[in-house]
Formats: sequence, structure tokens, C-alpha cells
Amino acid sequence: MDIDVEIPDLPAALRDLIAQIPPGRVTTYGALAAALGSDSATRWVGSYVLDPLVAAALPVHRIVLAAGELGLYYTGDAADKCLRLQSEGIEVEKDRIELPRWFFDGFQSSQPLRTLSALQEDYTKRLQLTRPAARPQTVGGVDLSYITDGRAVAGYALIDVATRKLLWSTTLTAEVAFPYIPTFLSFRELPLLLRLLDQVRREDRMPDLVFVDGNGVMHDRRMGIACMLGIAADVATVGISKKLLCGQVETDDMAHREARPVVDGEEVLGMALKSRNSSKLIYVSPGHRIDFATALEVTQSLLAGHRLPEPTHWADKLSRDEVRRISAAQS
DNA sequence: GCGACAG
DNA sequence: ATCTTGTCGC
Repeated sequence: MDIDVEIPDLPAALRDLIAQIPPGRVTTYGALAAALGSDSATRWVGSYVLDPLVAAALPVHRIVLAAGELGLYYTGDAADKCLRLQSEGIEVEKDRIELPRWFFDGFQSSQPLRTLSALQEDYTKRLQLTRPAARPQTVGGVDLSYITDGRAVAGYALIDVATRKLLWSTTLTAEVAFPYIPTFLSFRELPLLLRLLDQVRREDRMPDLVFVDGNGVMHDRRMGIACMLGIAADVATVGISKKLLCGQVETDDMAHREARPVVDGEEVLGMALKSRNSSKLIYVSPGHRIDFATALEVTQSLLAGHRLPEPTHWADKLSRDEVRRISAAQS
């Protein structure tokens, strides 16, 4: 039970790229993300280089906005960034530079995120979106909550479908090194979730189906975290998310418990579901070893007054409560 | 100004 | 996800 890939040290890869920017030259947040292998990493690049602990040791002043504006700086004062650039010979006028004149994009990079998206596309071949032989009797929910020290707590809740009651639960705490980057969530959360399910399996508490906090096939490459977890742990999964990642859906005048398809052109990616009156929609998509209709029906059958279905609601609460306990004990 | 992306 | 007070609603 594992994913057959080494998860790259993305922060180290980014630090290496930043160190490649020559003095007297600049690059952009987006160019660094592209060198990492995906444009969707742009925001993470921006937030990472604002961290004083990493920025102080790197020439992050050589990273500017694509429009030529200087952008933010880790010291909190963009004037510091300006002075550093000028001392390297770069001309700054009205807090802007002529980007093409100083632009550096000659990065030497293995593009780790490109490798990971290729892996996601390859995993698509292993996906089974077929109707399960039997209705699930038990459904497990998994979710992560983060501690500020770089660790996360994974929570597992085993729910009985007939009664919607909690049968059993457990948590697991460990380090998380991979950052959050849209469409690459699985590489951040999967290692901990796989360890959690290992623990569940040892205790003989595996469910018939697992609800994952995130998407299934409702994903740019049709390979969200629910799909990856299902394939890697060889278990049926459904993705339950609280925000729309991709696709379109008509949301006008939705009735209580009504579901509408989320589509990308002709392709159905999942369902938007009004799980509770006057509450935001949730999004349901099959992960692995389940079809669209069953994924929706089981989700609807596990709603009990919360916005999220019981397994996800409990997993969220369990991991959150454990984070609070740990944080309180540390202070 | 607009679009903008799970956790 | 997380940072956060009061406030609105069932």
C-alpha cells in the first residue's frame, strides 16, 4: 500500500532555483513556478519567499511581478528590495523596472511538478468507476488538520450507514513537508492518509467505502486525492469538497438536498449538492471503485443536519480537536 | 478591472 | 488549511 513515486522536496527545489538567479538579473514568481513544473505553484512561490526564515538566506529581491512592479519583500519594506536591486545595477523607476531588459529564465530544473502531473495522468488508467457489488454498510471519513509546527493530524471516523452513528475513530500525527498547491493536494496529504489507513487496517476497522476531504475525478487531470487514495490503498473512495475546483454548474434556485451535475463541456465531473438549507453547496465526485450515482446516493444517505456528511464531519472534528489538545499542551 | 484554483 | 469577535439564524 504505497504510491510508487518519491515525493520531491519542493521547498529545496525552489531554494535551488532562486539561488540560480544571477546578480543584476530578475525573474518572476510565475517563471519560478513554471521552472518547478506548474503555473499553479505561483502563489505558493510568493508566500514561501515571504517567510523570513528562508528569505534571509536567498536573493529573493530578484523576484518581481510579471508587470515589472517590485511586489512584496520579506522585511515588510519594498524599499529594501529596491535598494538591493539598484545596488546590483538594475534601474528602478517609480517602483517599476523594465522587465525584458533584466529578465532571467535560464533555469536548470528537473521540473518536479511536471513529473507529478504526469504521474496523475498515468494513474488514470488504473481508475475503476464501476458500481460496487454491494451497498456499503460502513463508511469511513478521513481529514487533516494542521498544527503550526509543520505537523498535521489525520482523523478517521467509521460510520454505520444504517444508523449514521459513529462506530470507531482514531487519529495519527506526523510531519507534512509538501506544500499546498492547487491540483497537487494528494502529494501533500496522501502520505499521512496512507499511514492512517494502515493503522485502521491493523485494527481491523476498514470500511466498505472512504469519504475523502477533497475531490475525486472532479480534478483538472481527473485524478484528485480521493482517486489517488483509492488506488494506493486499494479501497473504494468518494471525494467530498467544500469549494469548486474545476468545471461549471448551474446553481440557481436549488432545493434542499438537490444535486446538479458539475460539467466540463460534455463530461460530467461530479455533483454539486445542497446538503443543508441556507448553506453553501458541497461537491461530490467518485474517487475509485464506485460510480457517480452510488457516490451521490451514499452521500445523501449520510447527511444528518451538518453541511458535510457524517463521516467527513466527524473526521474533521476529530482531527481539529486533537490539534487543539496538542497546541494547548505545548503552551 | 477581471479572473483566481480542493486542503 | 489557518489567522479570528461578534453576530445572525435555526
